[in-house]
Amino acid sequence: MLVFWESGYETTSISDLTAAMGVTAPSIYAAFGDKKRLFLEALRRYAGDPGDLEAAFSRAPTARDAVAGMIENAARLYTGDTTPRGCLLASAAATGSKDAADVRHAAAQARRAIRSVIVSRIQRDVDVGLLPPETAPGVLADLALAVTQGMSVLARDGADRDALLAVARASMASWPE
Amino acid sequence: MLVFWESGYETTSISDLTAAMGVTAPSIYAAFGDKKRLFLEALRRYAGDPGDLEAAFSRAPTARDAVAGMIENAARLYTGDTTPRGCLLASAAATGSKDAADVRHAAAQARRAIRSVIVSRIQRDVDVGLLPPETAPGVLADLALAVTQGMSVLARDGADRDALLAVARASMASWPE
DNA sequence: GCTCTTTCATAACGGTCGCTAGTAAATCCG
DNA sequence: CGGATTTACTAGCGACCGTTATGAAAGAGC
Repeated sequence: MLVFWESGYETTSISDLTAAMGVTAPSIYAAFGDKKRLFLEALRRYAGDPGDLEAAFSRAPTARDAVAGMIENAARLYTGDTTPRGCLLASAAATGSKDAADVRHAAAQARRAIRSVIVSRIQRDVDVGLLPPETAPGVLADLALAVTQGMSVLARDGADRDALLAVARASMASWPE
Repeated sequence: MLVFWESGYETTSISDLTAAMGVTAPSIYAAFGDKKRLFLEALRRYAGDPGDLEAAFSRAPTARDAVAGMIENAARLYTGDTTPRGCLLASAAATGSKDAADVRHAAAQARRAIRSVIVSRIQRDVDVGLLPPETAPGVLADLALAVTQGMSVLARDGADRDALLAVARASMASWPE
């Protein structure tokens, strides 16, 4: 997972993986089938249980708190000492050849799942009157996702944790009170 | 440029390029040297003249107008009918092998150049009193950059032009009046 | 103790990668 | 018109890609 995170899906070779895992190629193929399934496994491990995100969003007092927490967590995740910079979901399958279209599709689906959790949580606050009725949940969710994925680029370009946290907080100023 | 835009730097092969350009490999090598220099040329063509951006920023009545215009232009660029989805600068060298580190560096430098134009323009408005003195130009610039690069992911995931423009406008709500 | 299954590595497969030597046609210049 | 230069091709280079057939070593069950 760390190697894919650092170097991307297609641009990571099997020998990169064998070197990092300390096993030889046949062991990888016996355990995971092929490179694609190994990556999808790494992607699942990176994204975590979707239910956990939903639970965290449900637990938060407001949609605003939930989204702010998610973006700040991302800021910290992208600047960890023991992990590569940026976001695996944002960078590992950003582009690629036709062969890897299904892998990009899987990453896109993971992002859509996150978006859908955000939208639902915002809608809940709108329904309850915590957010004004003219609020557009889809736009706020898209904005949150764009900031999150965009911070990955900043992190890869060398922005430090404080810079990312400042961006995270500034981005929340877009929200209605 | 379009092929790199669509498929990324390392994940675009020379034969992809020959097919798109209608010439054979030796012609490419005679004209551009190697794949890396061809990509850097495409990158320069994509990014355009840095002076143009600076001029546009200088021409705008306020920093806020300048940044809003940049982000909305990006939203339109990422959803063009005749070009690939998203941003070449954001996606073509998001990750990659050690061999391509200098290409990623070139993309990062292009982003830093844009950031620096934004920062300067904001600082100008702060100096003149159009923006409050406690404004942090670096944070606003980072946010603008993150939204811009993040919109590339949304565009690749299928978001349409209106959705991106809505994100662009929503992101500007972070700015002080 | 002796099979039997599992675990892992060596070695190699066909294919594609980025790149280039060598050559034939086209174009330019005197 | 004729020699020099450019332009573009065919063919093929070594290296590495993802993947797998084969076989040795190690633990499990009788």
